[in-house]
Amino acid sequence: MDVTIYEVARRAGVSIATVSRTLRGTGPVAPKTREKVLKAVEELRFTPSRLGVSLAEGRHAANGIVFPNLAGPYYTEVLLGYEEVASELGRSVVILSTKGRSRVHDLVKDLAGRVDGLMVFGHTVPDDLVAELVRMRMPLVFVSREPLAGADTLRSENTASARALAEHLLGHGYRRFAFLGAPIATGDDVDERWQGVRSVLGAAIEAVPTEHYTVECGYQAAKALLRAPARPEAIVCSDDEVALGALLAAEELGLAVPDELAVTGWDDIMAARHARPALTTIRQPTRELGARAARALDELITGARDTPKHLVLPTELMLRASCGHHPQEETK
Amino acid sequence: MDVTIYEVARRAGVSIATVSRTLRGTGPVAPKTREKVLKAVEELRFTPSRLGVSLAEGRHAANGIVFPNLAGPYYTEVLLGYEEVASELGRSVVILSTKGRSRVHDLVKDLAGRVDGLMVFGHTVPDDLVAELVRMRMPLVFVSREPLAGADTLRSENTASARALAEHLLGHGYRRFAFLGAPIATGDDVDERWQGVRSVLGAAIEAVPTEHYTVECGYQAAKALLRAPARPEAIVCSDDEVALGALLAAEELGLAVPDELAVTGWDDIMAARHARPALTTIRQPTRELGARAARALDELITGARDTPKHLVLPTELMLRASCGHHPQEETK
DNA sequence: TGCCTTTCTGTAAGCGCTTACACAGCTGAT
DNA sequence: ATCAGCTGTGTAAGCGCTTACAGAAAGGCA
Repeated sequence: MDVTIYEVARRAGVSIATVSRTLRGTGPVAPKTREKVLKAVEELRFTPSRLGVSLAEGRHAANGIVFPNLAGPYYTEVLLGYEEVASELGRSVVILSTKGRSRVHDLVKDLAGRVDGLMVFGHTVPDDLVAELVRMRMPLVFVSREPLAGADTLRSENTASARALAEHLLGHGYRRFAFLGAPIATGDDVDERWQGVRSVLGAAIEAVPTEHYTVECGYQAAKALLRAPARPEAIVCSDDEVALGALLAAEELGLAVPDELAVTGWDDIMAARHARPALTTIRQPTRELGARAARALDELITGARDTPKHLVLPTELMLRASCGHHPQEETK
Repeated sequence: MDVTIYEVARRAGVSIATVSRTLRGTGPVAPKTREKVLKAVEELRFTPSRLGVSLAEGRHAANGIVFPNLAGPYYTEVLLGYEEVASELGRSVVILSTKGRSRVHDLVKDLAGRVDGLMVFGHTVPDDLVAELVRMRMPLVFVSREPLAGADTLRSENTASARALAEHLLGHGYRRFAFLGAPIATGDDVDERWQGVRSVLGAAIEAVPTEHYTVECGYQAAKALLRAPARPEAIVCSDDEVALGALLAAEELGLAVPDELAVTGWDDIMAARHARPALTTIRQPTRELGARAARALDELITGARDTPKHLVLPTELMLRASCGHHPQEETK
């Protein structure tokens, strides 16, 4: 990044305006002039400085994304869809993980200064900052969070699928349930799942919180739970990682799944399919969440739309072995 | 991003230079002046434009990362370590996935224009572009690739661990092997693994290529392989995803692992631990690869170092159930 | 009191581009 | 022959900061 538009202009014997016009295809340029310019560009290996372009255009051509943590497969998948579409739309993606960070406020503000729009997971950004971003009219899309004013929200359907799952488990004959990985923030995905499940099972299901939604936390909590006198017959987990932890705990305690205990997850991450018994879970359209977020953001940035949109995507119940025996085992 | 340093200066009754000095802490500012400025900053909610700062400073305070695909857990983990350290060092991270992209050349060049340094996985970037980046003195760190001039390289140890793995399998008594997911590019990680394994097993191991390193490809290739008349006793896979595919194939064909067939992977991704039988594999220090890459890049960017460094990190053999029975089963 | 330092602040020159505006030279219609 | 209307090009004003340099004010010391 050394050669500037001035050197190209000098070499081609034209003004910098002409060079710019030639390269961007704006305004008329005589064929001969164009050639001279392109030749000079070629010879000098000129690439316009992104900084100069952005400053002059007043836009970054970049999107930001804020997630709590990339460790789980869920966020990765969403990011994947997001990056793909953003890139198609000519935008770079700048990432920010808030996990274990102090100064989240500053980090997010810095990020906001580098991009034209921001996608944010759930409640990773403090509310006052969200308000500030909304106030400064930063285009915003939230994924996995309840609707709020001044920004798009995007989530996958939770309540209905939770109910379907609960009913399926009732069909297996279970009567004593636990919900492992109880909701931490109201309004987020897990909260909705819990509400949905409870609306069907009522007092038959008990909420068991875990500190994080991780394998380790699921394992510890499940071990404690399964050792208790009246252990549940089925454990509905807030996500697959917690469920995988529960499977490990059951295995360690010598409990056969699904014969002595049913376990279900949520998200359908890769390991869910490969665990044995394979994990019954609810598949979220993760990649599509990311892709849609990128498109929504684009609409907001370009001004194609200026009223917030709130979208809910459908999910799919993946019946596998961990919740009980089915007429014909499906190993998807 | 509306209010500029000029408005702050006017409101505080000082010049923009003083505002800048106050905010950056460069140069002396009288206590009273400082207060006036800070007050104005507060009232106007001023945040310096990243673009302006970068242009004036001549640096982006951002790092790029180029990966083929974020789908697998391996890249995610590396990215995680990278982002964490980059962020600590005050740099944002701009990502670029090359999977399924035409115009990789342009995308990478655009990325290069947005950052102060670049981390690149393996052979994701065409050689001529690499040469060009080296020529323009862009700080560069390659991960999982053989050393090359003008850039840092960072990889985890492959050959020795491959040999250790091969010897362990010989110890189990296996004599007929296949290497599933044969190397595509010479010089990358998988190539080294193959070389290492073969150096021990010689003609007893056969290379079986797959189109990609994915579960699906591993599954298909393994199915074909295991149906053949003289099927191998042990399948060494180029990575865990291929190995998981092989496990599925074995399951489908009714072959018991490890009694009738041993399978091993590489990387120790999350699903490896949760598969049943759990997958014997070689753990790479993925997160550390990312973290070190970020630090190395920082040295190159700041000029703390200007000679390339080539580092190899040690790996760990994770013995689990899929390669055969061990005295005391370890479920790590 | 006079002069030299220090301390503080302002001016202005970039950083590398885009683009509104002005202008020159042509073409073709009147 | 005249002039409106193009086309093609250059000039210069930003875009929002940082910082070298210069100048003013104030304090210290002989």
